[in-house]
Amino acid sequence: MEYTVQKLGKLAGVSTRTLRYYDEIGILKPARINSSGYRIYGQKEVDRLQQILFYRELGVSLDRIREIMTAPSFDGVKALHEHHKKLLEKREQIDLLIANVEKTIALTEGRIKMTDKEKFEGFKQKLLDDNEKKYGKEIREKYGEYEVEKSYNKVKNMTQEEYDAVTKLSEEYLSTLAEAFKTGDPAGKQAQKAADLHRQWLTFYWDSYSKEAHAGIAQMYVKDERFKEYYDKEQPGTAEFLRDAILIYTGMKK
Amino acid sequence: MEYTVQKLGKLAGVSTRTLRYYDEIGILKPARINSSGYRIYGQKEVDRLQQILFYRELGVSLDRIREIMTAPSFDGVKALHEHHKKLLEKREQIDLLIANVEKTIALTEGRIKMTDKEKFEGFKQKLLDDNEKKYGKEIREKYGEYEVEKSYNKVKNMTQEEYDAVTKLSEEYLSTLAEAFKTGDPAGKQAQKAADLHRQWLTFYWDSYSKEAHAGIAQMYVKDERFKEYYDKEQPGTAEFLRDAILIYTGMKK
DNA sequence: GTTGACATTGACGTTACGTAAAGGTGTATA
DNA sequence: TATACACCTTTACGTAACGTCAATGTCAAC
Repeated sequence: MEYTVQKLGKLAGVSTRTLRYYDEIGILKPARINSSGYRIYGQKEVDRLQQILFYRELGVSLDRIREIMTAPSFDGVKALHEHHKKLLEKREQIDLLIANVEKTIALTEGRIKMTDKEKFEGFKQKLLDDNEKKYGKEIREKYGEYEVEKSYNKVKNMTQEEYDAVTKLSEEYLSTLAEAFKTGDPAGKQAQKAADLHRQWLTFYWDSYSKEAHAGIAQMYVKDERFKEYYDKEQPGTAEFLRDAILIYTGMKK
Repeated sequence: MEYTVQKLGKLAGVSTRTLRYYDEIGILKPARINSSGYRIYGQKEVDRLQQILFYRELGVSLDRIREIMTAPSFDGVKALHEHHKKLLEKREQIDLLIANVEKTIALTEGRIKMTDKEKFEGFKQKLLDDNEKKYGKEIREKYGEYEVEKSYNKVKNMTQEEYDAVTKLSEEYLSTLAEAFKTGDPAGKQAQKAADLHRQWLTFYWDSYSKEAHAGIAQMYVKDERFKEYYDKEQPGTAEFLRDAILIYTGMKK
């Protein structure tokens, strides 16, 4: 497929001026110029523009983008993996800002207190790069706490004791599962303990327990995207592992 | 607490130049100037800077920020709620970009195909503001498609027919549920049809069906955050509605 | 009394385009 | 065949939100 400035602009969501500017500074040159002097872009240029836009979205200057992309060592696929990582970081930052604004709202309603420092959490993007680890963990802990608090407010129809019990059980279950996963053996002691804890957790919601339904849930964890994603978030493969453990636990598999 | 330019700058993660500029354009004036001509900021200014940074993060120009914040009708709390909404939208955009980069990586590995249009999904932020609804739905549909596709690749252990059937069933179930929700009556015909479709969907994973387990799942949809979030995304209250419908369907509730 | 980290006000530079202005190209229609 | 209209071109000046000197004053400490 060949594109003129406007067509490519519409496709990518940028102005024709931007494309001309990118040509001018040598960051994205058209594949060829036709007899009337029109810029014509091809497949390679489309892909290159996509790369540029990924960088731009992540706040990289056009100068840096040129440096990066024209370097002989430039590896497009590697760059994509970096984009992926950076985007995940950015999402974390947004999550932080969301938590911040939620907290600030709670502050105006007099429900909580906030230090001045907390009021700017999530804004300092650059710091994230520097002392990433320490700062990262610190905030994740805070955010985690806050999530728990939020969840608590929503499950008012559970009694406090019920809530505490199911929360504790859930935590124990998840940590046991995480450890079991490392052993790699779904028939092992740890994995079977996780399966049992899962059963206990389930029976909090079920009046009657059946092996078939339990095994069905296990299948669902793998086959349904939203479950699988949840379990695989920390350690990919966990959903399958859990399924196997439960299938063994329920006697559906040797 | 009182702050000088540098102290406030460090607190908020902005440069002193930025603070002086904000003073210059009248968007954030210090509480007072001390005898040596130093800018001194107080509590009110801290909060105002936080508001400004929220707007800035969302791409609002400083001119617009001034217009908004100096308007007599300006409501700080309302603004916070808007920030919240916008941040959620931004997160969706980031999610789109993440999906995009994942797809692009898959493309380079030859696992999938991608149209040129798909390559730029998630970049067009501005359009989101203009024709928000139409465009928003369009991409959500696509994103949905992609999720399905992804899921498809992962559920290889299902036969094609099984997969098609369960997908169709799932779609029918969700759309029936959405329509039923609008009627507001969990005992109504539509809602009961949704509950029945849900049962059919479940039995795809379960070998044996029990009313108790079905009712238990329904309870779980409300009590567990990650389920509730999923169902309430489009229309808040859907999780509760579904629970009630299923409880009636299973005869657990009148 | 000098050092060093603060603060101040100009003032010019930079990035990534937006926005005309003045004109050529391609094609459908009156 | 003319003309309307939506494209394209280059040239050039404008702008937003600061960064970056430069020249200078302030304050606490040694």
